[in-house]
Amino acid sequence: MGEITYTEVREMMLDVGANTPAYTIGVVADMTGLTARQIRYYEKADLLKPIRTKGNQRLYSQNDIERLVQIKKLLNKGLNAIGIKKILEEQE
DNA sequence: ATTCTAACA
DNA sequence: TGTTAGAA
Repeated sequence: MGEITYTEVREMMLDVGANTPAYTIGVVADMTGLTARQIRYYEKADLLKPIRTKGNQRLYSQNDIERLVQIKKLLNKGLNAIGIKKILEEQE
């Protein structure tokens, strides 16, 4: 009882959780199949809010990646940024 | 080499 | 959405 997993300990010690900012836009583009242009556009549409480094570069977490994949799916179903925003808000 | 913003023959 | 120029 009260057991915590090795993964949880590692996440606490190394700060590598699903919400940890870790990927640059180039990596995210490869992972999601979206273009950097689109990824930046969805941020402006308030669908995503990646943190910025001191050099102003965007850093995305694993959760952000999943969110973007969701967005891509909804886009293929014909929804626009506004409709997607509503759906994403409901899932929070 | 990458990413950022702003802008459009 | 793509692409590009100029800066970081």
